[in-house]
Amino acid sequence: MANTADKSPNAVATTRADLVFTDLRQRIVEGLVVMGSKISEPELARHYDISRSTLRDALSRLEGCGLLERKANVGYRVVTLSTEKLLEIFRVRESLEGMACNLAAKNMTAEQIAELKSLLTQHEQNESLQQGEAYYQKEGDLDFHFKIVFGSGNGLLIRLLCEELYYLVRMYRYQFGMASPRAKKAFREHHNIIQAIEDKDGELAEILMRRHISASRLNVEKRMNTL
Amino acid sequence: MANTADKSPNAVATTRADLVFTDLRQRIVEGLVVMGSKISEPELARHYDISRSTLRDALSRLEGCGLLERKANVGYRVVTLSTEKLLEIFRVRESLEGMACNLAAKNMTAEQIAELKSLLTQHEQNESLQQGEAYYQKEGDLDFHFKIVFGSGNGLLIRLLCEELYYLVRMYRYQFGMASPRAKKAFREHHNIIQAIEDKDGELAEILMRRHISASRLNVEKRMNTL
DNA sequence: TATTAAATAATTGTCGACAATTTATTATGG
DNA sequence: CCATAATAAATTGTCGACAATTATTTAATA
Repeated sequence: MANTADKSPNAVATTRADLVFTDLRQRIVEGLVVMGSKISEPELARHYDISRSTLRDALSRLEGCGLLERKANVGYRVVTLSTEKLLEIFRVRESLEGMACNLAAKNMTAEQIAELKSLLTQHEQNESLQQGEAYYQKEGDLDFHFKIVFGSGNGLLIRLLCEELYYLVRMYRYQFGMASPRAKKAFREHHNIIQAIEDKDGELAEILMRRHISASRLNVEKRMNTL
Repeated sequence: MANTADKSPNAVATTRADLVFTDLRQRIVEGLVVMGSKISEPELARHYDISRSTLRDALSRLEGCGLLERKANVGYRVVTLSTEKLLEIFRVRESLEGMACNLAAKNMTAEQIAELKSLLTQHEQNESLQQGEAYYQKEGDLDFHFKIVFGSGNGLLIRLLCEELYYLVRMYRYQFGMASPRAKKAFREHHNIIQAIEDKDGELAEILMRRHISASRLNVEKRMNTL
């Protein structure tokens, strides 16, 4: 229950590079490895007490996740987040999760839907006091989206969203602090999405999800313009 | 004009691993490295006359593109394409390229649109004789989609589609032979999409692109059911 | 002093070797 | 003969060292 996102089969890391990959990913997401900073391979290798080869294995995988960037003969840097990039992510999520929702309406089992419902009400109660911020910070929101993407049954969608984009999203929330005034609204929107899925109305579910994400994007755009 | 897809800045490969990465990618796409086959690191390293470390660097990047799969302590395999996976790709393209089209309608310059138009009429004339198949095989179709995605101006979209998915799409076309009866229709659909983009009607452009891709998917689904 | 050039230091790219694990082969027993 | 266990071979994971490139510092010149 701790971390919402382990790759299904790969939950247990078997190799040293796996360990470092997972640990470093978390540290980047949380900002312990400062964003935009250069990765010193010798230093990091010492820190983990592994060889550079092993470290590089982990680093190249992090690059695949979009958390690191690499330039030949220069090295790796932690990705630099910007408002522009955040907006790009929103657009991609809008289209991808919209599709996921559409497919979820067709493919989710009754059990899965029930799980989703219980997850939402559980979140609603546990955190109705600690307004808003906690919901986003503690990643309850992403749990919800995660389950829907999974429910789509589309392996490629799952890979793109759950194994790549969502880590970037977490990174933003940790470091930019997504304290949004949308918490209450978000709950209601989640409810409506579930309803559409339950009704097997894929088209509506897609529209609702797109609006749901689009609203977050507009929120950021608005805040950006006032700065 | 040879290859439609080099990463903009990285056109020239500077390092040995880059070279191997690019070459191996092409060989996998074309099926010269048989799909589903296991990668023998010692053998491939000998083939390219490089060390395993350098090869592994290339392999891990190929994994990031979704062309290779890796299992700890077992090694890399070329991805195995299936009709199911192809349908998954279509769904993702439908949503992603739909969004790209929407954004392209907002962001493409007059010049870019003119280029797109000339590309299409050029393709139309050059290959109107060599019916259908050539258009898909020679990747004229992907060129068109490529330019639109680029026109969206969304870096993430560009990365996901042009640097990952499109290589898988090419792989399918090379190895499954996408001889479709849709060539004529496809041209008309492309024209309509351009028109919508020119009219700055993002919403319509998105719908048209989604239908365009969806039609290809339905085509595959139909053929699958008759087998 | 500011700018450029040379020399030095540090980092990445590449290599070959060994250890750990998996796969293939052979041996053993029912 | 088949199934299982032990052994051998091959493959991947990991390591440390050297070469090539980049970054930094020092020296030289205007």
